[in-house]
Amino acid sequence: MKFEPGIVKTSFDSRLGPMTLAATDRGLAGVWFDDQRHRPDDTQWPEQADHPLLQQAMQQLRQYLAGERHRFELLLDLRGGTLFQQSVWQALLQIPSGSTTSYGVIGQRLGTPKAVRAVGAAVGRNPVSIIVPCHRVLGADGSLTGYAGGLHRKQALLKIETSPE
Amino acid sequence: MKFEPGIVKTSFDSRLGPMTLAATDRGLAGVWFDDQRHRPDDTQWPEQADHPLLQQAMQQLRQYLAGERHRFELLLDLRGGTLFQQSVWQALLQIPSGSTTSYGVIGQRLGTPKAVRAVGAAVGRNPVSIIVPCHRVLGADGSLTGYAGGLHRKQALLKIETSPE
DNA sequence: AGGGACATGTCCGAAAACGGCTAGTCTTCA
DNA sequence: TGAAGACTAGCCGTTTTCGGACATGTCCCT
Repeated sequence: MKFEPGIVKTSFDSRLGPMTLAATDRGLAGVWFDDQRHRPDDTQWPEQADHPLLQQAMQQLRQYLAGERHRFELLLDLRGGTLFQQSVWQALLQIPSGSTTSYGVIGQRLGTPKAVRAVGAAVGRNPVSIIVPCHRVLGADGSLTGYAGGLHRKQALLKIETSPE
Repeated sequence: MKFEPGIVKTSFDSRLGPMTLAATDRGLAGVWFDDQRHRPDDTQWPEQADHPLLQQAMQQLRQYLAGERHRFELLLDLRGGTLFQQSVWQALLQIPSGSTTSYGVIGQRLGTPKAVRAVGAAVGRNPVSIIVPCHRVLGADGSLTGYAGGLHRKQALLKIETSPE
């Protein structure tokens, strides 16, 4: 995954552990748990803690994790990744909060019903955790299959979304 | 070889055939014969015929090919290419007009005396023909070994440099 | 029920191929 | 003899190719 030079980042401690956010001039480009898999090398990215978009994202994430918010209102910049990956990430955004789907269903929706493993791989590379809800994808039999940030986090996120308010 | 987005180009007819020049905001980045090997895909680069640096380069090239100039005075941007390639191209710039050297000698100067074929490969990828004088490199026995623009051009260039004024 | 094969896009590492070479050896022909 | 060519085996950075591994699901066979 490639990111353009004009990217900036900031870090904060969430209820699920330390996270890092990144933004370009076109929108929010990344949300990662600091210990997750497939995290890009951000050592060269300049810190900019007071970036307005990063501030908003941080606040909305805190609200979401506290169960006080169900929808995000943020401009996203998902240009990184291949065409196929982008279509998968777009499909993820269609899954409403509180519900789930499966890798196969996504493959069907994209017109490549057999590219199931490819869908799995693409979901795992989602650069914007939580906000692009990759945690709402389960196995065809409803099993908790995998999550770049660790299965415990996937479970925690789903629990937040299905808890009574 | 990768070139940054801000690159512009222009073309002209030289005494040795049609050529294309390219420049970034840091300097002259490319000089190619239109039919040579290892030429980058420039179809996406915007034309800018009135670019001052390109104009100067064109003029100096014409003078050189007419035997009226022996040294170039142009800002070069040689950032493309690997570290090894860049060191080779820098070494090429050390060869004075009118004289020649060999692939082995360059390897020695770089501290890798056995990387002779690698030097050959790097010389062949020189992005700035003529001005970075890759044509001044011959085989260890003085033989005319190879040239991305064709051996006849290599010979023609050497003849220009050794002709009486 | 359970086991195996296969489909699919992408990434990553390893391995191999590829040169604008050279120095050494061997052959050939005056 | 000796000089010029043919052939060979190393040399090494870069590029290309190839083979698995994946956050799966379906089908077919026992």
